[in-house]
Amino acid sequence: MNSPASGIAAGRATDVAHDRLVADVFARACESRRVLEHVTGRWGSLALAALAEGPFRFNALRRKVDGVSEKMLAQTLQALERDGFVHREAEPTIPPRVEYSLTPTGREVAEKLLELIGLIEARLPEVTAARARYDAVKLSRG
Amino acid sequence: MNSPASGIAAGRATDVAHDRLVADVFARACESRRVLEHVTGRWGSLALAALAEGPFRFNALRRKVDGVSEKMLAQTLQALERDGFVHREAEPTIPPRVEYSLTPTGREVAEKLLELIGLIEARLPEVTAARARYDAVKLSRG
DNA sequence: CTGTATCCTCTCTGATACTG
DNA sequence: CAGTATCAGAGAGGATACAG
Repeated sequence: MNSPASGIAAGRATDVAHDRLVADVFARACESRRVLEHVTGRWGSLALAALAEGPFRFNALRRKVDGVSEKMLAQTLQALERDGFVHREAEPTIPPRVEYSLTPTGREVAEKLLELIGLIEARLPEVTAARARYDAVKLSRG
Repeated sequence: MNSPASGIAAGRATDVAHDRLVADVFARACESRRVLEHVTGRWGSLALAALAEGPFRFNALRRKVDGVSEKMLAQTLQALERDGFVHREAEPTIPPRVEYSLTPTGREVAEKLLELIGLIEARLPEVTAARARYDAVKLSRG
């Protein structure tokens, strides 16, 4: 990726911030895109939204996020932890007790996410109506 | 999807008063979840964010959203149009000229999305640092 | 130019079983 | 309880060709 305005490229971009390199999700190679995908992914968004309500243990989170499998939840949480959005606190007891919570950055992101989710839930009637209209037209035209 | 107190919109979900169903993304069967997936999907989020800058024609949008294939862009736009977030204006000329723009509801959603994207781009240095830390620990432990 | 149709690949996903 | 490992299917996604 050599495009001019978006140079926070993969791998070696750890601390190159003092010139005018701007993160740009529209650029295929920009890491912000991958981060966005973690945050907005099928389970990532729900996990962050759930954790916004407070810390959760693994299985509690699994019950909260209806439909997620063990595997996907673990995988999702690992990605979010690696990105620094989620903090994982494991007490070395038997049986193990692991608590997940949001980091400060994670909280910021989760709040934006919550606003988005709230908006979508609020606009659900409009969406349903729009779908009905769309499908009706489609049907009448073939 | 009638679980008791969940739902981001709970507490101010007065707009569905004629029945007491509250939209709840955490519920597997709630349609809001599918809408959220369209909006936050890999290409849906980028398409909406791009259209927030103004109307686009198909190929212009395709160039803006770096990396999207014709197929996926068409598919994504159809889903967003059906949900009532995107308006499609086709002039019946030859060659065809089709312009995509946001509906009022779409604009609301896109704005939230833009805030989220802006935040993520701004926090990218923190994320990169967090990743480096995470990977270092992982490596030192096996 | 703006799509649709087809084929093919590869990742994501979920069940299941197993470990500490 | 909190995961990891493995496997098979479903569906996302891309390349290409073609239509209006």
